[in-house]
Amino acid sequence: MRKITIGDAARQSGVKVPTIRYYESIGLLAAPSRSEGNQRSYEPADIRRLAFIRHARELGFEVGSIRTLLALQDDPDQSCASADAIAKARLIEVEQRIRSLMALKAELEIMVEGCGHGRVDQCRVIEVLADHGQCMHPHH
Amino acid sequence: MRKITIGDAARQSGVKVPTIRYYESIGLLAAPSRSEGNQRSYEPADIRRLAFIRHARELGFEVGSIRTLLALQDDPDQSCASADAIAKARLIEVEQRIRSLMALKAELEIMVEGCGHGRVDQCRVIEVLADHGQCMHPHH
DNA sequence: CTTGCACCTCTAGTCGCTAGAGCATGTAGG
DNA sequence: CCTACATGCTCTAGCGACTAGAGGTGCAAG
Repeated sequence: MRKITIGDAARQSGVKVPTIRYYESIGLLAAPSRSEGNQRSYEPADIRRLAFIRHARELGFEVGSIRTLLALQDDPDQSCASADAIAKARLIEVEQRIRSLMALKAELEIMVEGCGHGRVDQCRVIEVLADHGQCMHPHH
Repeated sequence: MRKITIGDAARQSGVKVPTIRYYESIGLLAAPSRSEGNQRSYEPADIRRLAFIRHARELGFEVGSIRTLLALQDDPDQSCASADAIAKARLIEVEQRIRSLMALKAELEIMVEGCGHGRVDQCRVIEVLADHGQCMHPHH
């Protein structure tokens, strides 16, 4: 019960084994203590930290931002203004990405609908790609 | 007028100079003829190909798919079934990505709204990240 | 005691570029 | 013709965030 191996840590946190080692190598996760046979031995706090990282990565935060968020978490007396700023910036990114993907979706739909399933020289997919003037959505 | 330099090709196609050389190196664009002084000299057809590539990249197609699409374009007698399949697959990807980004957006909004602008230990941003159980959107 | 999985380190590869070093070439003005 | 200076050339290395593989060690069950 005492010793959490890297495999258990992976199962409990949802972060893959090589990724855990990678996070250690870039200093996102502190190097844990080692067993007699040089195997990593994690504490419950490490698992929580890994879960935090994983969730943040799933939300699309980059490692630099996560580093800041973790530093804030480690010092709960601090103002959460930075955390708020990071989350807000990410929100704006996500909103922009959604908008651009919607435009893209519309363009792809036109392409797919316009495909007559015949020969390439009548195919709207190729045609739209070849001539951007035919693209009605000025997303780029 | 005859010789299009790589710089002109870049300006006309919207693909950056180093990127053009990169596309040549991976075989996406054929190596053009060279001037006396070993400088690349492009034809209008190359510019069209670069514009095609650029548009496809903007639509998020990966290089492997673009290779297939270009091969199809080069042989207009072929059935456009593959082009259709590639575009459809990309459309499904985009739709999934939009769905997941919408869930993500909702989660980020909760985080940002819940931030009391006080100390970190009351901040919902950090809290939600630390405990995925508090995340109401089962997007992952 | 042996089998076999989990763990270790280290290097290299992925994708689609981008940046930089250190040269050669092409062009416009004086 | 000479000089600047932009643009071109090749080559190597770096980015982010992992992922894969080689080649070796640790450990628990049968």
